Amino acid sequence: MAQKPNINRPTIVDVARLAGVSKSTVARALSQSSEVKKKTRDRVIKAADSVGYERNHLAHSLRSGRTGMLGLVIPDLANPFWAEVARGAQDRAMDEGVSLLVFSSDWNAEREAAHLRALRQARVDGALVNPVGDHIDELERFGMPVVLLGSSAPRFPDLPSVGSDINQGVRLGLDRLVALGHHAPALIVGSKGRLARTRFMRVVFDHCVDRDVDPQSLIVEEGEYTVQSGKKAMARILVKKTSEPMSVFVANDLMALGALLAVREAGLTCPNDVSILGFDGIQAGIFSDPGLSTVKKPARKIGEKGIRLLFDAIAGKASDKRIELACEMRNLGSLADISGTSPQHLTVVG
Amino acid sequence: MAQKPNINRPTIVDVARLAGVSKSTVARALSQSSEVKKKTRDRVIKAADSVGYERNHLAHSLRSGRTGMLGLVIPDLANPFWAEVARGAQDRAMDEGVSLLVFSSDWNAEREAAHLRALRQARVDGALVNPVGDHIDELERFGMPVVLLGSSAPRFPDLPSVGSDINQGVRLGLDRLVALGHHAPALIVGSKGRLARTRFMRVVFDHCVDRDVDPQSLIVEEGEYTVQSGKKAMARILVKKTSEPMSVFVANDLMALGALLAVREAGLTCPNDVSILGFDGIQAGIFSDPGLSTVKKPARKIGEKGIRLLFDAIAGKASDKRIELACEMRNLGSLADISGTSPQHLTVVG
DNA sequence: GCAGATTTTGGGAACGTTACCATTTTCTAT
DNA sequence: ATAGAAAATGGTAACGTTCCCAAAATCTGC
Repeated sequence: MAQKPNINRPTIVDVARLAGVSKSTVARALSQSSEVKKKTRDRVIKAADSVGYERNHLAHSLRSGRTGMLGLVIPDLANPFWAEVARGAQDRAMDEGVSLLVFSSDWNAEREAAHLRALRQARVDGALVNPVGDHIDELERFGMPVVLLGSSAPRFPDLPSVGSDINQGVRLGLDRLVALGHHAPALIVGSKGRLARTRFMRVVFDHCVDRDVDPQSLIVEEGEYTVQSGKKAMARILVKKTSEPMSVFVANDLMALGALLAVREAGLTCPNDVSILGFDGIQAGIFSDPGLSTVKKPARKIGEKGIRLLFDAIAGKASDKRIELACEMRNLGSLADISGTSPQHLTVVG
Repeated sequence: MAQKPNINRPTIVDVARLAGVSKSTVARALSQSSEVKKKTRDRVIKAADSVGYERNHLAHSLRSGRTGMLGLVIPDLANPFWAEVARGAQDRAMDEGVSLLVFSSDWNAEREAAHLRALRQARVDGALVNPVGDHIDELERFGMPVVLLGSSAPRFPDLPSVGSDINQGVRLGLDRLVALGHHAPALIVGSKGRLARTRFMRVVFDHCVDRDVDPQSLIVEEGEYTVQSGKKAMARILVKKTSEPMSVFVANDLMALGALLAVREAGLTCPNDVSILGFDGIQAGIFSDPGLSTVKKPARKIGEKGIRLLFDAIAGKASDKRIELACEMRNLGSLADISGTSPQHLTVVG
């Protein structure tokens, strides 16, 4: 194919010719903050408008070293929680006049690496990443400003990050469970190798110990953060545990909703037979039957704050900030109050 | 600030020096399909690896006229339906090795225009757009390959498009309603000025006429495609219409779920008092109480096919294709069967 | 009206790549 | 061996912008 770069789009030289000035002057006139005579600037702008000039962002970026593009790498755009985070990032990016390259990694380390490579080659100004695995070096020598998304910050001590306050969120959830009489909930967590899993479990265990509950006594099942896997995990729990009423604390809302389906399919009802507590705060939980009680993470704010931090990192200031935003409890119908009944399910250490 | 383009990232010249060849040769060796001696190619690749060379995509794009980036402009990334479409587009884009710039327009024509401008300046190879308003010219003189997303194709006869088959989908829904004895459902549609609204209404009306139902007799309320607005719209309907049982056909699932909430708040139950039929097929509808019966659009496929069409358009072939993908009925619990009761609610024309 | 300071402008060179053309090297057949 | 073709390589000019430095124009105060 013959050469066909830019099908006749007017360039700065065309504008210069029309306005009767040099291209340098046009460049200056068009980039607001330079010293150009008012009169010439007007002339240039008029000329630019008349030919429909639009700055070639590629050339601009190549020369200036700034692309005005940021990368966003999240596990799954179709997951409402991450979609919400992405939306927050988008909004903030739009305010700043930058564009977002968005990728889904599907919790797959290889894909994540490929996306990061693509971002580096596109020479984005920085990236917002929820890291999948613990290929730490990959990220640390990423070679451009990064801000981490989510709770994986501890693994990357040198990088700024923004996520929800897992510690506070989990406590919020456990306190609620305890208040309703559930002292040793079963857990459905992410699968091994996922950073968020470890964090969630450790915090739950710590808080159990605080309340003299033996973490070892808790039933723990794994899922892939999807509805289907949550459903299966719940089914496995129902096989193991026969004593009712019981409760389950699920590490994300999609799995929690899946668990709800499993309970329903087993001929049981929530919350009478099984109480379910989610973690995320996605909208779908509001409509479920019963409504999903959950610990709501400030998803959109995470995205917004992430972009803000990223801008700081790009500007070179305060590059090691770590932000944890508070979660809120959303109480709907999926938790039963069994505080009145005999505490036969209470597992006490010592 | 001093000049700081590319903080010492190795370029093609560095590789050339190291490999002892000219930069032209490096360029050729690295772009697979050219005539280079096997031996030199290996040497070049080794040199490139050893310095950690990564092609500068900006320079490449500037020179070649291809950016390997596509634009995606949808109304709202936080809306599960559109997130799903975006995910489909992402997957397909990844297969082709291109990146996606993703924007949300919030059904705001000005924002949409701003996003389109950004895409043009970024010199993306093409764009996938769900157009908000009918500022037709804006899109037609967009100046680069575009594929439309959604049902607005009729307004832009010259552009290729991919969406769901509204005609078939609406018929699917209405047939189901009729089968259950609902002959004249109320409607909750998008607000004026939104392209999808007109399309949806016209098709509903046409099918009503086919069945000798007077379209004028239908209650029609407006919403903004959000849960809240759907809830309010349903509340307005409940004030107007007192005869039970009744049914409502809602133009998107989020509003339908909102309607569900309104019914619940009014002290009524779905489907006993009010039957609700949605349109979209988002996951949240599966968990609601009752499950939302809805006409499911093939969201992910729309995104995938959209990218495929866009590639065709970029390659210059078959630029006027219009694709409408079939919808499916998802039957859950939100529709009551009243076909046995007396047809007092049936409005017959003539 | 003029020297000197100050704006304002123009002319390149660069950013890192690819495309073209000329040149060199290698291969093939005599 | 050698002419001629074919393959491989090098040199240089783009792509469209910004940045630097020098040149020109304008503005000061006397």
